[in-house]
Amino acid sequence: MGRQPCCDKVGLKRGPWTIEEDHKLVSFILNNGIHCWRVVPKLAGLLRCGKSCRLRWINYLRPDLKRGGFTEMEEDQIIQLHARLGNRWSKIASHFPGRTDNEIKNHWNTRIKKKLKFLGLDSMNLKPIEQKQQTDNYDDKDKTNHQQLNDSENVENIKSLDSDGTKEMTKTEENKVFWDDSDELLNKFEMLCSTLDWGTWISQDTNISTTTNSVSSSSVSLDDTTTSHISIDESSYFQHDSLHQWVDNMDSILSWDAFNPLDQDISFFEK
DNA sequence: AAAATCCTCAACCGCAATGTT
DNA sequence: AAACATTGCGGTTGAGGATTT
Repeated sequence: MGRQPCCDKVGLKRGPWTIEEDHKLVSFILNNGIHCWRVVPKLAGLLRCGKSCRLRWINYLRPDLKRGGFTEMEEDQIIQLHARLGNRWSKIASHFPGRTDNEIKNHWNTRIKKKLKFLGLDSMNLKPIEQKQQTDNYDDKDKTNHQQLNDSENVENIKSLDSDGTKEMTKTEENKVFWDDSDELLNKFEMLCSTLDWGTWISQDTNISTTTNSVSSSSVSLDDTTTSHISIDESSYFQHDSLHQWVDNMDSILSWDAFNPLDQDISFFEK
């Protein structure tokens, strides 16, 4: 027998979430907690499948989400973790409280891969790629950015870095550089990161990361150990004013453990 | 100013892993 | 142990905004 679909999709809404839907979901979860995603939309009055609700909550509505662009330190860490773990985004995300696997995956695919390409590094193994291939693969925009960043000097630095930062690495007749040991590779990459001024790069490359970073640090802290307390940084939490106000006006929020169990309701609903 | 193209990221899909009966 | 339900994960898509032509 084949697997049953996770939910009956007939009549369910898809696509971007509306403010009202967000309200309903946040309100329901903050008041009741999460016991079973499948029944959350039904009890919250949403025409969504549980999977969609879960994703929306985890990737966007969770109070402990860290918002804003990635810092250069975070990027460095992502690159290092990716070298060790590969595309195991949830594992990588576990090292970044408040960041989601989806967010990191997107950032990797849209920014970091390109950045490594600029540097002449293969994003999969951080090994230098051939100069010719690297040049050929640039599109016009890449070239523009490359010029703006003025990092041709930096690319040269990559080539000449050794473990002690003083010697040239061995080059083959094809002008490739090989690193054998992955730990050594990571050490070299860390050195590279410290050599390059990525902060400057980022601020030139995209003003989003720097401008949003300045207001996004730990906008919300959720103490879920006892009687919960949520402090909200007014500058950056929810983007929707109404939702922001709604959260802001809450006098107190119960801890997850203190939520009234819905087991009875759910089992009743299931019958 | 308009059209074309590019880029980002929220959301979806299918599958695997895990839990429950 | 088997069947089924639910959750979690990673790959992919596509809408919409930004940029270029």
